[in-house]
Amino acid sequence: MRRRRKDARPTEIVAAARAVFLENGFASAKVDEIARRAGVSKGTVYLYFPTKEALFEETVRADFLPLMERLTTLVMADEDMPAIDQLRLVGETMYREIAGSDRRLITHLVISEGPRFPWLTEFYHREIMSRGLNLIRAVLERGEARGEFEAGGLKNYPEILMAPTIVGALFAILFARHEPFDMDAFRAAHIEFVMRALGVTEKS
Amino acid sequence: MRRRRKDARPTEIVAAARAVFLENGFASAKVDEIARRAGVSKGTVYLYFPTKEALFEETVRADFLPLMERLTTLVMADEDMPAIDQLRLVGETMYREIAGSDRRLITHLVISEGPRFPWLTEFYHREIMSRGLNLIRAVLERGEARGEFEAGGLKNYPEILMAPTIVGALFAILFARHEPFDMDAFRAAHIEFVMRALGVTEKS
Amino acid sequence: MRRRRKDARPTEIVAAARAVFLENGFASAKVDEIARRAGVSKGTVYLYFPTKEALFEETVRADFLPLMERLTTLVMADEDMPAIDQLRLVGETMYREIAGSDRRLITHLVISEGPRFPWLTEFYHREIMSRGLNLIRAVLERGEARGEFEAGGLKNYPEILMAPTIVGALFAILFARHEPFDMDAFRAAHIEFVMRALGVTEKS
Amino acid sequence: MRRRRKDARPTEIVAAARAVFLENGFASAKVDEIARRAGVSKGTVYLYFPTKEALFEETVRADFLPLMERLTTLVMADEDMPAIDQLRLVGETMYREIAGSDRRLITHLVISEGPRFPWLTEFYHREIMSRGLNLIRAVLERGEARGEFEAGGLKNYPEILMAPTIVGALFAILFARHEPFDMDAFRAAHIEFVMRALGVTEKS
DNA sequence: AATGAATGAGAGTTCATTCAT
DNA sequence: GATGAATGAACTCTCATTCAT
Repeated sequence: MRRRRKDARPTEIVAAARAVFLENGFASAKVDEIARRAGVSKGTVYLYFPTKEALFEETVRADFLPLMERLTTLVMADEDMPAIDQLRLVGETMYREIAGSDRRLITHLVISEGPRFPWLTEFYHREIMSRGLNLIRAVLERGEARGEFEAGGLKNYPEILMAPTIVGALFAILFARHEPFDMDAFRAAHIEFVMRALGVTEKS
Repeated sequence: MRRRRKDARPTEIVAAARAVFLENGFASAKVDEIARRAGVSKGTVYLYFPTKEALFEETVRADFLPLMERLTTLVMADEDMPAIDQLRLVGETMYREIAGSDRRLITHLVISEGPRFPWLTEFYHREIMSRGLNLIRAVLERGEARGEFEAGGLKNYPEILMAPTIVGALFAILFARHEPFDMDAFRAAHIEFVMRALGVTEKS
Repeated sequence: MRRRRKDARPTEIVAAARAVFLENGFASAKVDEIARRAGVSKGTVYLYFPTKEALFEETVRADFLPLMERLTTLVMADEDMPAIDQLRLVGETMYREIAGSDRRLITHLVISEGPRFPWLTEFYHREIMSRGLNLIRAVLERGEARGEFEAGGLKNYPEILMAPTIVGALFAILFARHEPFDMDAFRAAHIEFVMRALGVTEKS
Repeated sequence: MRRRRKDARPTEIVAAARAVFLENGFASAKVDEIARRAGVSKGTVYLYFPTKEALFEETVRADFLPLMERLTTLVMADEDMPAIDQLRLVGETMYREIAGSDRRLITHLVISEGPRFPWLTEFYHREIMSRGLNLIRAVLERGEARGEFEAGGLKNYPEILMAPTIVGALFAILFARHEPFDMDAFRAAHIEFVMRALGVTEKS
């Protein structure tokens, strides 16, 4: 049973760290509090992670990677689906998995701490952002190849399609206190807007 | 001239604080360095501002307000201009004044520190965001009224139009280290995209 | 064989501790590393020794005693040898066994840690130093009795004869990094010097 | 008066640090206690010295340099003095200034901490030891040139002459607790011994 | 007997804030 | 008004020691 704990410890600590980092950012997060929430002593945290920053790195890594797997798998599952539906699926998935869940705090964390942690932006850029953008780009090219729509300059800047999702996530974090933010309505308006730009008539 | 110095002190301190806060964020900014850059002693900073946070508040306030004035004035100057040109003007102004200048760091600062400083988001939301969104909304309504285009759901969420500008600003900060980011090309792609969505044929 | 291991444990731990203490001194020696080098777990160390200090004490004790036995036996073996040759033998033995081997680190350890551990100096003084000094004193008295030389004040302070050996050991530890130290030449100069002081003509 | 304090602070802190380092060695010395003894807060120590090690370095430096100046000046003052008297003067000065005063603790400190601080041995070797040895060597050569005595191999290893002084300093620190140590008698025996080795008849 | 995960007191260092000058 | 020396609470990280397994 001691052994069982040992295996679980890193995961428990990372889970506690995740919560604390998301709430406070790196600098304001206290190792003491992470330990407390993980139900261990401060020393134990350092038994598994050499520094606060290493713990931060693990936390980020543990959170991101599964996310991207899920996203890619989901979208690429059905090869016969029209590109426009894939695009809608990407959008809906991003809203559900990121902007609409507490995982939007990770996006916020990366944006906040990025300038102070080059490895963080490097990692996020390589593992998440590039892959997400490539996914959208692939869908756009497939749509053009199938004659579904004209993507034009968007193929070079898929960021433009993704941008409202990110901004939605940020606004929900920042301004929900001061004005209710209806993520579903926002998502609908975003998708309608994209459809119009691609010259696709909305069905229902 | 002694008097001149004295009157200028708070402004000089705020200017120094601005630079330091933008470079480091709130927590990592050292009062020592602000004082040094302002050419005064640390004690003098506390003579004019009771706490580091109060200084931060003043800094933010001093930076935001002029920005919005300029933006509104500029766009509303020519009442006869077609709405679509006004919209383009808003976009270009935002890219030039925010995303394309070091003022994008302010956006980053607000996003980063917002969760820890409710007054910051409250202020930003009230003074900047609402007014910016209202400005866009007004232009959209004017365009519809003049029969230039159909704005549809965008009128409820002008954020969607603005989002790529914000994301462009953030990407330039976060990822420029790892991959070159061409803000001009990005802006062009963004505007082209909006024009297509509004059913407006691009001229040149 | 299980039993063999068990009996050997304390000895193995002490051997590992010796190396670690000599390399790092008491304060900087980590119990973790001692355990690792002994090939046991940290808990096991505490099974045999109640504290780090107790382990240190055992380590010192185990190292010193055999040393003195050897020295005394060697010198006293030949009762017919001229005192001057015995003296030379003592000197050569001390250089070979202490200053010239890694055992000089023990001398360094005792000097370094002595002030913080009264038992250490007490033990060293009683078991090693007194006996070593008495040995030299006995040889000096024998030499005078046999009319070989005049020892004079040296009989009260045999430390003076021994001092260069100790200093040689220390210099080799401290300054070898910055300037090569030729222990053999140093020993020769030392012995020559002693011979001259005792009025003995060097043979070869 | 505030200003007066400021100028004196580093000196006061170094003086407190000296005492604490000499009593405890580097590792066991607490910055807290140094601050307390200097009558300041812990933060103040760090106002003047960036790290504990830097403070240690300053402490050592402040203690050594004046010492060597004094020694050299003293011995070289009288150019007409016989070399043998200069030698006696060097010896007496070293006993009075080092072995016989609390400054012997510095010697102990250098020996103890040297292995862990290469800069310390490097500094001590360059600034103190080499100069001290060169001083003795110069005196020996002068004595030979004037036909006062034959120095022989000693010229290569003046350490041998100096060794008993160092050992006397160490013994006084280590063993005085267990057996009274008469430094004056020890010095006399040492000097007598050297004189005999150099073939000089002691006067009284 | 042996393990090694866990502890927590205590170390060095930082920095917003105060206040005598 | 202005200074900048001084403070001390708070933080990260270390390691001898304990104890459930």
